[in-house]
Order: sequence, then structure tokens, then C-alpha cells
Amino acid sequence: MSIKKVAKLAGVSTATVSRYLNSPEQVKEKTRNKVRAAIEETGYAPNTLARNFRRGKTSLIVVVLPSIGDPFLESVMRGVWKVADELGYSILIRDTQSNSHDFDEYTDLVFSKQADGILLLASISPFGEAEARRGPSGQAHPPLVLGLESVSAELSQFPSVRVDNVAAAADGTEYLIQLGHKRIGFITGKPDSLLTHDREKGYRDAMHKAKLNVAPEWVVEGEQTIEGARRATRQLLELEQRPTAIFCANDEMALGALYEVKQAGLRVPQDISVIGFDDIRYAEIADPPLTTIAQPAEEIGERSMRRLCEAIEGKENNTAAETVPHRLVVRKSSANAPK
Amino acid sequence: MSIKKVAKLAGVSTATVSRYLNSPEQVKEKTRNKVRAAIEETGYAPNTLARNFRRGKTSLIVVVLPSIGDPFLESVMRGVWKVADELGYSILIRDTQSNSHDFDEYTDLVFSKQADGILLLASISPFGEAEARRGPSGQAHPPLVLGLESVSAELSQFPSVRVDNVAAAADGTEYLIQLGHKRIGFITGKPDSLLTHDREKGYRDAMHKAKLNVAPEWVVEGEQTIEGARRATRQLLELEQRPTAIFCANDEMALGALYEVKQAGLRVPQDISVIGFDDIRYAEIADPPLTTIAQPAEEIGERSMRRLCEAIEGKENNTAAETVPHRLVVRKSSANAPK
DNA sequence: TTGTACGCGTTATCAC
DNA sequence: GTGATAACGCGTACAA
Repeated sequence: MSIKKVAKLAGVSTATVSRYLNSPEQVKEKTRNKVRAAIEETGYAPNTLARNFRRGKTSLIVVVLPSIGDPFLESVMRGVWKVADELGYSILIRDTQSNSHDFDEYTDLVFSKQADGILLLASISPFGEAEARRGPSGQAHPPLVLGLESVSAELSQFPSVRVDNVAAAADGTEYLIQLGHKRIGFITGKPDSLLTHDREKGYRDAMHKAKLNVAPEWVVEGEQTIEGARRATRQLLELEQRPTAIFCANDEMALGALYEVKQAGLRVPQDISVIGFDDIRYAEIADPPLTTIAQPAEEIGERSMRRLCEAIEGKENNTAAETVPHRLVVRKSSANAPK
Repeated sequence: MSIKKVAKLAGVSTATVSRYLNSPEQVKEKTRNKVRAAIEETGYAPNTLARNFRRGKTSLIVVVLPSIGDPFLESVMRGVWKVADELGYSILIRDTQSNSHDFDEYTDLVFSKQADGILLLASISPFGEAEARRGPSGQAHPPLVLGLESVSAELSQFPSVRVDNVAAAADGTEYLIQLGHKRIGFITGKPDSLLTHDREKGYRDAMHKAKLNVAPEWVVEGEQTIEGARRATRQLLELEQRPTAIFCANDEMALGALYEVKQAGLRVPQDISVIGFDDIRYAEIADPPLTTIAQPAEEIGERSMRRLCEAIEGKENNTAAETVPHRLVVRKSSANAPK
């Protein structure tokens, strides 16, 4: 009823008002002025609900991430938002921590037109039932891009943007080995996190390549939280032959590890080296400043979002996995192995 | 076109399918079964776009916050999401850091039916033009609740949920005064943050009450970032008569301050006490663990969100300001004043 | 209890 | 360049 009101007031048809809003260059200047005046007078704002309905598009994108308030994701999201603003999308965030949704619930968001696409920045259970939905839905799968996380076989058909976590973790491990460390502990994430699996694999690969043994008790679960990492660290420190270095699958856990090592009266890095992964902003001001592996977070966000938008707009269906470079950042929490 | 398909397949009318979805009790069991079968067979998912359009409701809520990846906001958002899930809303996040929108852009989201309401967890520029829009829009203002932040006069008409920042900061300051500190520095936030203004006021009030002078150079801007706080701290340390204690308007800045004090070769808390505000999860594992003022973050999120939903659903227009309790958490970063 | 038919506000497809 | 009008898919008043 509203575009009609404006149209009547301006003495034009609704079609013209619509054109004025969406492709003003198709409207003669004189008409444009009439319409503009009418819009200003009424304070008219187009009803987005109706517009989306008509266009069959929500301009909403769901970003699925493990937990908001993750300092690393902040940088990624900055990149995501940049592209979203540029291309006119809004971002709907779902975290997998507070809510335990399964994958279908996310794909449903697209099939039921609540969102146009999904940017998956978290590990979640694989395709499951959604696979069955390929038929009815008409399209094979919803527009979906994976950022950060490694891909399970089920999801390997989708485009992705991430660092090579295996290689990066291997680099970090090799760095410790070069410092003379032989007993290196690894604090991994949750069991279902493919990402931390990959990092663990990189660690194991590097150890193996250097012909160093990995005792089973050296690899401990840290649940990707400070608390979990603190527990894990205490376990490592109680070992008869405790590690001289601890590699944490992310910085959040490394900060917890740092605390517990110092709490136990040991010095970092003289007694134990600690390194992390992600280079969050707290790494630099940790005590001692944390050696870690940096990812180009904002770039990952930007590129994955861009590819998602392309997929939505049907411009590309390039399903290639895109790898961005990582970088070892050496700070004070790592040093030569003791003795 | 889709509800029709289901209806045809089930041999009923579209109205019946619609009823099946929205008020199943109005449908006879036998019919229900037919419809259910048809829905399962087709994999039908109702078009949310059409539904929202028809209902005139988006079930979307915009949460405006200073910056995602703020560890404190994570807890607040947990509370927000809890209520959102319960009541069937989705959350659309806008941060004021990466994007600089003004207030009108947020109210427009509601007026143009992109969202049902606004939860404001950040200080932003006051009403401005939106005030003018009261007429045409029909309603006085969009559903809006303030969480965390203090309110400017323009926004005082809206419901709010927060701690008493003035009183809390006064408590923290008094605590330092009791420890014998007389020269207490304050690192404040951005000039336009009402929140940190209030905390600064609490600090000044407490100093004044204790008949202690506040030298102008003791109050420094820290921009609400680690970097800013580090700069501010260096300034304070260079003072001829440097403070024996530093009160930071939030923990993020306190972590930066902690780093710089140690960097300068001073000991915390023996030479300088440092306290923060918010009790983020990194406060406990800081070195030394940070004394701070805790807010019931999740509760703030939950209550403010609940009030917003009530406002949207027209259940209440209680515009009272709700105050939740704060709590001083004493850890190792604060001690008696030196000498 | 179920079916028919209309309208929500916008955009797109035609003619003119 | 502009206007008339038919969709878009769903909910609901009303009739049966």
C-alpha cells in the first residue's frame, strides 16, 4: 500500500516509483524530482520484506562459527563484513558453542529462504540428511563456502579458503626441533575439530620426519578453551619425563598453558617453550610474548565471503580449495631446549 | 507455488496445509497424516520470505556492538542467543568499529522491515534525524533496548539493563584508596563512549570523596584497545610523579597496561597496582592475575533481550532502567601502595 | 473440519 | 519513458 501512496502523491505509477528506486537512470529527471519530493514528504522507506519476497532473495548470509568472542575470528569477520557491506549483504551469526545445531539446520536456512548462503567457519557434523535433500530442493546443495576449517570428505565438494594447517603445524614443530627439543607435547582441540586434527597431523609428521618418537601421553586434549588447556598442561607437567616444549593447537590454549607452566614454578622459555597458533592480539602482550603461527585472518574472511557471494549470484562454481600463506612469528616464549 | 504442490499431492487445499503448519490442532488427524506424507515426500520447507512478508515480521533482531571478538561481549551474547533461540528470533550483528553507521541507519532497519528491533550494546551518536521520523512512521520509535551502555539524554526514554558504572568504578577506586594509594591514574576509553565516561566519573567521585586530588595528566585516553592503553600507560609512567595505581576502564586496556608496566621494569603490584573492569576470561590468567570489576554479562544479555522481545510483541512498554549488581574481584595485580 | 479467494508491497513484463 | 497488471507464496476471513 505504501509505494502506491507515494505513486499517487507524485502523480505517477507504482512502476515508476519502483524504477526510481532501483534504476533511477531509466527515469526522466523531471519525473525523478516529483518522485523524490513525494518520498521525502511521506518519509517512505521501501518494505524490505516485500522486496525480498518478490526477488526471492534475502541478502542475508549465515556465518557459522565456533564461538563469538574469539579474538581470532574478530579479524576474520572484519574481512567478511567488508565484503558484505560492499555487496549489500547482512550477516547472521550462529555459533556452534551455545547452540548445538546440526548441519541440516543450516542448510535448511537456505532452503527455507531465510538466508542466501552459508559461510562455514567451524567444524560440524557432516552432511547427513541434507544429502537426501538434493533431489527435492532442485539444486544440488546450498551456496556454501568453507573458511579456516579443513574439510571432511563430505564437504570437499565445496570451495574453501584456509592455510595449510598440516604444513603450518609441521613448520612450528620443526622450528622447535631445530631449537633442540626432542620431547614436544601437543595440546589438541576437541575431538571433532578437523582443524586441530590437521594441526596435530602436522606435528606428528614433523616429529616423524625428524625421527623423534611421539609418546601417546604427549598429546592431550585441551578442548579449545583456556580451562581445558590448563588441565592438559598440568597433565603434561606431571609426566615423569615432561616435555621441554608444548605446541598448542591455538593461542587461546597457549595462554592457558603459559599460565600453568609459570604456576608450576617453571620458567618460559628457559625450562619449557610454549608456542601457539593464530596470532591473536593477546599473544603479543602475553608474558612472555607468545611465539605462534599467524594466519592472514582478514584476508581469509574477505576471500571466502567473496567466493560465497559469487556462488550465490551464480557467477562462479569454482570449487577449488584456496590456500593462503601462514607465517611463523617468533617471540619470547620459545628458546633452545634446556641442558 | 510450493504450498500448492504439497496441497495437490496431499489432495487437500493450500489452506489446510497452512493450517497443518501453523495450528495443527485444527486439522483432523487423518488429514494431518496425508499432509505430513506429502511434505516428507516433497521435502517441502515453507518459504520464510513469503511467510515473513505476510506476517509483517522478520523475526530478526539487530544487535549493535562495538566490536565482535570482544571477550566480554561473548558472555553477553550467550545470554542474548539463549533468549533468541527460545523465542524464535535470529540475530543480526552490526559492529560499530568496522562500519561507521549512524543511529538512523539502525532505526531504518526497523522502519524498512529488515528487522523487528534493536539491541544497542554500544554508544553511538544520538537520535538526530530519527527524531524527525516519528511522524510518518506512525510509531514513536522502533523497539529498542539498551544493554551495558549508559544512556544519553536522547535515549533515556528506552528501557535499559546495565550495572551502575559510576558506583562500580567508585568502588574500585575506593578499594585502591583503602590500599593507601593516593596518586591513581585512570585510563579511559574513546571520548564518545558514555560508558567509560561514567566509569571515569565514578573514579573522580571517589577521589573527590577521599579528598584526593586528580591531576589532569592522570587521566589518559586509551581508546579501548590494547595499543591505546599501552600508549597511555607509557605516558603515565613518564610522569615526574607517576601514579602508584592505574585503573583501566576495561580489562582489554588493563592487559595492555600490565604489559607496559612490566616492560618498564616495574613490578605489579609491588610498584604499581593495576585494575580493570569486566572480568573477561583472560583476566584470571594474566600475569599477575588481574583485579577487576565483574558484571553479570550473560544475565545482562538475557534480560535486555527479553525486554526487547516484549517490546516487539507489544507486551510491555516498561521503560524503566534496570540495574544489575557488579562485584569487585580481587586478584594479585593490586596491593598496598609502595613505601 | 475444510475449501475458496483475496490481499500483503514489490518488481518484472509487457504494451503504449 | 511510462503505465497497467500479473505474478511471488503464504495466511486468513468467510463460506460451505
